[in-house]
Amino acid sequence: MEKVKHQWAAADGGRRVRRHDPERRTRILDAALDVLVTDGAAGITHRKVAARADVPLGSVTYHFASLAALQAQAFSWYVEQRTAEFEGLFTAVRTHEDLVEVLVELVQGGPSRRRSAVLGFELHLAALRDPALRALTQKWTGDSRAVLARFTGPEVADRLDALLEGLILRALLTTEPEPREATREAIVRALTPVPGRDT
Amino acid sequence: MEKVKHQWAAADGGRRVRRHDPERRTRILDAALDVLVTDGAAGITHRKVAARADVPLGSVTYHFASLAALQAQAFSWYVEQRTAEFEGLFTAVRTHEDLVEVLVELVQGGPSRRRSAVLGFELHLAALRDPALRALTQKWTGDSRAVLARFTGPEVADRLDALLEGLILRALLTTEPEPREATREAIVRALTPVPGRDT
Amino acid sequence: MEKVKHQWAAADGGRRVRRHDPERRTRILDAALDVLVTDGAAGITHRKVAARADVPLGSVTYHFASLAALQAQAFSWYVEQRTAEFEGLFTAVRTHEDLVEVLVELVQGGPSRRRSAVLGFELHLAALRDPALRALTQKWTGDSRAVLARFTGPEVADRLDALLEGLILRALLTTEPEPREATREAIVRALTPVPGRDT
Amino acid sequence: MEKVKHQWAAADGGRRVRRHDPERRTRILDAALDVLVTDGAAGITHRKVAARADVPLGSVTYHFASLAALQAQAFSWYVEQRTAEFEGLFTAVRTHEDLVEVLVELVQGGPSRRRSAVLGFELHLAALRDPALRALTQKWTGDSRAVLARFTGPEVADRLDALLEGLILRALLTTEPEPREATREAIVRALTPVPGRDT
DNA sequence: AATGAATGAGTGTTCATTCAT
DNA sequence: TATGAATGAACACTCATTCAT
Repeated sequence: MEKVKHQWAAADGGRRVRRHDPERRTRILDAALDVLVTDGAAGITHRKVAARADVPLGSVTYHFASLAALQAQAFSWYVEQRTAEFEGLFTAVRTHEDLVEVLVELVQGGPSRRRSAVLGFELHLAALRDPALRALTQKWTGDSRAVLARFTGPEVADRLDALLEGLILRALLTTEPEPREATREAIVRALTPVPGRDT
Repeated sequence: MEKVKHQWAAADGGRRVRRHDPERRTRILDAALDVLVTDGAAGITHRKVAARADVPLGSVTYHFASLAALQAQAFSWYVEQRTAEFEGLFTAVRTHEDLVEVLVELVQGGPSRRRSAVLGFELHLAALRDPALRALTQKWTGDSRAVLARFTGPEVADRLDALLEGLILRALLTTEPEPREATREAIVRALTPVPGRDT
Repeated sequence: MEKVKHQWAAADGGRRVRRHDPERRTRILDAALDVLVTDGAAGITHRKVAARADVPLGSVTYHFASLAALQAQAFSWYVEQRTAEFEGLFTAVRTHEDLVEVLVELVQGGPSRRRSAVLGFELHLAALRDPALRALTQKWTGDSRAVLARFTGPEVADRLDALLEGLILRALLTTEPEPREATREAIVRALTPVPGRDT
Repeated sequence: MEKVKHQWAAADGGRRVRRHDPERRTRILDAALDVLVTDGAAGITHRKVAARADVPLGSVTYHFASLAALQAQAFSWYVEQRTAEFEGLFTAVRTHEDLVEVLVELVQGGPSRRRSAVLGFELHLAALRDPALRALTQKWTGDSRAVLARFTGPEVADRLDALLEGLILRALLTTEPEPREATREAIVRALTPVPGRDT
């Protein structure tokens, strides 16, 4: 029954500070995403999130009406961040070769992108059964494809997007990563327009 | 609140009969897959599986040492079936055009393949956190790629497999299905060998 | 089949009131000891303890991390009480005859000491398999012997303590209680120092 | 779900032999005692006993009407063995010094007597709540005291028996065993008759 | 506004016992 | 005679949620 003391308890001589904590909501959302990465949708609980955010249990239920609502807002927050990040990747793209390079890096990103990728698939699967989340994924994939389409046109963007999804899932699951060259080749193929059909 | 009576209870005047039921293990596995489709790996419980299989709760725990073991064996059973089905799709393929047609159908398969696709992604996501399941997915994708490689060579099979995965995931999630022609085009692109590199 | 209503339920027209109940933890510990007396370490369950303490099941699991932890803390609480009681017995001892009288009373204490004796042996047996409990029994017997040693010296205290344990166990199990005189004689024998060896 | 194969299965090409096995009942009883030593009365189950005896689960329920019956018969079997063993200890006793030596050895017996001692206390505690077992313990302690009384007379036997019980319990629980000399001294004290009162 | 004690519903799992074979 | 599949009742434990403070 020993309780973990919160970080500021000691600095305050044991009396609980009720500091205004505008970051708290966001910290809880990030903690929820962390739990989703670690334990999946099956494993998220108020208690784990509270512990991860270093926040009292009541604080989680106070800020979020239900666990489902917390999860939905966490995913929403994730999409917001990832969309911005995704857009950012393409700001420096000038040439076709730049584009390929960015996409290869997106797939091969390694551990640094693992969290992001896992959350993406977690969201996809959750959206399969939750219409509210499906609206989120629809907008997300729409936005992503729009970004790609600026460089490739809509038809190519569609198939490219699907390919990237497949490549990222593979990269996540495999023990022996695919050679960078193979990834590049797959992307180049998808980028090649069909003469007279793709724009 | 009425409990569903078991199938043989009525025929026996209400007294519970224990029937010799050699198919029971398989029926439980199928029920587990049904639950996985409906509620996901996050939502599977012994009780749901038992209800679905029309079997007492104790029967599920008797036949499977743990819920994780049940899930693993259910996924294994699913992969077995799906691998056979996958192989079967290609027995009639003679020409390049046949191959494209089969792959397009695989992606566009519609509701009939929905169950299969959902289970596939559930397995992928579960494998992310369970090494035993990861071994299963490794073998599965390896087998799938080997089948494809008989027609395309290994390099093309690899990228084709990733693309198919992405296309199927997209088909599962979208509300407005992609036109058949776009799917075909994406597949054709992936199939096209790079001159002088792909076999 | 009527469920026992909790004490405050009636006073509230049937709606469950959550009462501030700072004694609850201790009441649960006492209830756990009651159950240990009645059913033994083999028979203790969360449900029995909850019923005995007149608290909901969830309250027991809320306050104690596990049944083993509950049992350990209950035993610890018991030892604390019993040690104090044991010390108290000797405050009025002035003469050797007083000492004998107190010890005889300790053994022959009758039903009033039955609860205490049963718990003592339950603890001893449980400690046989649980190192945490063994630490508790070590300290307990150490303290008891120290109290005795104030009157007898350490060597005599040791054998006296063992004898008392045996006598109490016998008193607990027998249907025909030993005559007071026999108990006294046994104690007197143990108290008699060996010339030139015991202090 | 892998089942452990029984010992004779292999030697028989996989077909189950239904050999007449008159030792089986006894083997089950010994296994039950083993489980009682290891896990206590709280931990005995049909399955553990069956595994320990290397016998199918059904065999245990077939030979014993209930778990309580199995336990009772196991304890009965234990008392039978231990009584014989106890008697045996004294056959070679000629002098007072022999007697003391045998009793000291009984207490200090070490690991070899641990099983026996644990079972004894387990039985005592079980008898506290089960009248059928209490009959058994009554007879057992009666017999033990009668054996002792042949050397000491009844009064001394009584207090000696209690002391031995206490010493054995102590020896079981302590981490640092009592010096042999202290044990001897305690026993000698109990043996010393009170002039003019003990026979 | 914020918290954590509280609790009922539900989870995975174990198991004594029954009984068809 | 012997077995192991079968099952209902119980278990320890978790947790979303509520709400007094």
